Amino acid sequence: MPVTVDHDVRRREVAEAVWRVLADTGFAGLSMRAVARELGATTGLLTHYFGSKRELVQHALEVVHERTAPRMAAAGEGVGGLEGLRLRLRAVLVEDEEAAVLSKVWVGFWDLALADAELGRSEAARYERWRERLRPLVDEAIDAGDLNGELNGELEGGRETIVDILTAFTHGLVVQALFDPDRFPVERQYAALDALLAALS
Amino acid sequence: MPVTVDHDVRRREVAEAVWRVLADTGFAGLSMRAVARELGATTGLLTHYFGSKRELVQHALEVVHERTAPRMAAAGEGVGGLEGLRLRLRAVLVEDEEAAVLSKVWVGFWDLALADAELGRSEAARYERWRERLRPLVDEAIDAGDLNGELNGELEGGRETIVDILTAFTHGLVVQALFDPDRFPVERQYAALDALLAALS
DNA sequence: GAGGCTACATAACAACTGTTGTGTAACCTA
DNA sequence: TAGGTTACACAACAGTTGTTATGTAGCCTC
Repeated sequence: MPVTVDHDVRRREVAEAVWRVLADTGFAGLSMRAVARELGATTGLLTHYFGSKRELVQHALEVVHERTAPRMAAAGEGVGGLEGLRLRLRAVLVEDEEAAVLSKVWVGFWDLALADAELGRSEAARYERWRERLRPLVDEAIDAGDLNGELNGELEGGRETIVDILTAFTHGLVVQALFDPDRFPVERQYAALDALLAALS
Repeated sequence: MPVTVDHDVRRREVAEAVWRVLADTGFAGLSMRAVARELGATTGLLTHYFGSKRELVQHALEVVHERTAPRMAAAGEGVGGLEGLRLRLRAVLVEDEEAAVLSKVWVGFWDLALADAELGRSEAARYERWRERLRPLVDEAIDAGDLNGELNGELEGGRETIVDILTAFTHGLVVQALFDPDRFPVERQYAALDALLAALS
């Protein structure tokens, strides 16, 4: 075997094998040997690039985050206000098979994250970052009069509440769409999002 | 040891031990021996009452369903329309520590349910039953003029879309509340729900 | 082209998994 | 009080887990 192997490329290949295993067995079926088999290799390869299983999984999640981030950023790039909001949230929904795999793995990850304090904190932080990115758009939409910032009589907390509603709704819809894809094709998810945004205006 | 042991009571005790293990290790850490240890017994007891691990887990989930059902039914009992809706949805939110444990386990269960076709179908069915119970209340609220049934210009699908929005929002909020309980105390969850219902009117 | 280093395969490790016996103390029936 | 049955503990099973140690084929450098 050649010394000519790009370390980073290999690590990424491994991460994608991890991803494929997760997609059809969940974390419950994730093992070193399963990943190795999926990769057409042995655990020797895995341990050569990763010190432990935890490290491996961590890297796999990072890789997917890297791969997701551009997709999310691209959605609604340069578009602000209500329309920007709509596009960003659409990007989180289950738009195609790839998005389904991705969301499926994240949802499965919650089992670990809820039992491990450290993972749980980082997941909470991820949520906060998501809300952070939506906040300016909500503000824009309110200022433009496209969203009602005084829901339920609240004057101050109204904007933050809208952010909470939007994120909660979106992820909740993703979960239902994963379990019942026939009932929730993309158009139906979009329709629900549109209806919610309309109601909030 | 006495022959005088109530079979059903023991099975329930076992189920609760399962529950306690799940609450702090998730499905990832659920093993026969962990349950036995939690119970202060050995795996011999477990196998005496359950044929397999799968059967054990299944029973544990049923038990919790039994324990949850009355709680849900009690919430908003006899109350219809918008207020009934509000009460039923509140009952699903993370109202106290017990509810947190309960939701935590269900969310963790999604890892298994998403990887196992049979479990996935039954989870989809559970969602459908939930929507089913909400539908008449939404209808009442619309007829009473407390909810706007023609969101987004939809005349026919409007009611069903409202149900989708409410269930998605509620579960999505539960997930965020589990990861960030400090940010989402009960009052804040209620406030978000109230704001959503207000927006939908 | 000899030595060394890289990239793995292979094998073995102890720990743990679900499951299946086997033993046995205590109760119930007769 | 004898015999049977129930409710487990205990032990052992084969399989799987993550991890570590050892081997070795190939390339790179000198």
